Amino acid sequence: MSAKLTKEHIVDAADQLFYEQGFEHTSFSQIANAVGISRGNFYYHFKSKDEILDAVINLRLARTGSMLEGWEIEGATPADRIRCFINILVMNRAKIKRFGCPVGTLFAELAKLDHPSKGNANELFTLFRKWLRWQFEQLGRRNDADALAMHLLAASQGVATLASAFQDENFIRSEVGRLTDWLASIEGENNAQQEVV
Amino acid sequence: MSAKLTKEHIVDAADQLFYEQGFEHTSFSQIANAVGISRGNFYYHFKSKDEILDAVINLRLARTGSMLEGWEIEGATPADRIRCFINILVMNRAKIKRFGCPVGTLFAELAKLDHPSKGNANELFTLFRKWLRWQFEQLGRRNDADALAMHLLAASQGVATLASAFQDENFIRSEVGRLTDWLASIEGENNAQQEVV
DNA sequence: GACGTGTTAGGACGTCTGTCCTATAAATAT
DNA sequence: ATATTTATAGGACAGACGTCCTAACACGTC
Repeated sequence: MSAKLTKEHIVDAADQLFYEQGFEHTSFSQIANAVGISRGNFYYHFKSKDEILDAVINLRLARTGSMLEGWEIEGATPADRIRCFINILVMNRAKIKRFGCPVGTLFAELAKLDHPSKGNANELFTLFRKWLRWQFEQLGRRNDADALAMHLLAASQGVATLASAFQDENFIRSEVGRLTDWLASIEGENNAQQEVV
Repeated sequence: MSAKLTKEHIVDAADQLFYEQGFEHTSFSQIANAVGISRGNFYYHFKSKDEILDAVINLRLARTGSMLEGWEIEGATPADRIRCFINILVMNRAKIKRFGCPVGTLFAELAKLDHPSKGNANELFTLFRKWLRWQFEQLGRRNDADALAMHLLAASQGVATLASAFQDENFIRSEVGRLTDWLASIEGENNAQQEVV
């Protein structure tokens, strides 16, 4: 098999296992097993486990990036685009219930390990933060766009954590409802303000 | 030294290390080092690492319980007591920034490990949830007390996660401000309603 | 002072981990 | 067809882990 394909398979399998079991708890043998290669073959593709982690984070960054780009096309208004973000909680509710948010849980683990790639993992949060900030700015909230972005990010993190803790998908639905209302109220405020001006 | 004291020291040290480094990443040697006993002595007090984990969870449950009882005395009104809960985010902001929320991060780790004690760890969440529900009921929100409790729990989890991710204590302060306003609005609504009735 | 119980230190054991080497197999180029 | 690069398998290696055994120490009681 071509080296590139094998490498992609390894990163794909590691991505999934890191999400489901955590980084540290996932062993080379498990990844090798999932891919269907021998443990010894790893060193040809990655020099260390940390290199795999970096590759996984880069993969997630790339995928997140194109997802955000997709929303940019999909959503007609900034509010629509932000709703895309809110709705991933519902879309991924089954996995979130089982394994939590992939961004939040990975960062939390690396933070406890004080792992060198902690900063890279944080870029995932930053990606969302900047994108959301941009949407809120376009919505006309230039002064507090970043605060709103952070607030929404925090809300989604909290929802994911508790949905996982209490194994409760309905909680995701009701909190997504709350967030949607919250967004609508911001949208309304802003339109009203624009009418005045 | 008496067995009881040593046992308490072990659980205390493990409690701290589990919080700072995570359960799996903390080794017997590290705990032994922190307590100042030999690694071999462990087996006399605990038969396994999982037994230490259970002891740590029970310790946290007991401490949380008495903290909640304290708030019951400290806070004159239900809203005051809920404010006590909200304010722990500010009180513990330095540690939260570094290690996240002790309840949320422990649960997240055990969930990924699919550890038998996952349920016990969840009891910590349940303790807060029931207490908050009771406060909201006393505040007059009998119909949606549990939903409000869950919402507040989720909010605090989200704040802790992002404060840790972005190393931002100010974010804790501003979100605590939001939550306090939110609580005040609930309080106001309810008083208004009572006046009508 | 001897005894027996409670407590501790030190180390052995098997297992698993990530890392790394080497010989072989497959694929490509000449 | 042969030579060269690319990719893989299998296993060796040292270190760390949780577990568990055993000998020795501390201490209150007879």
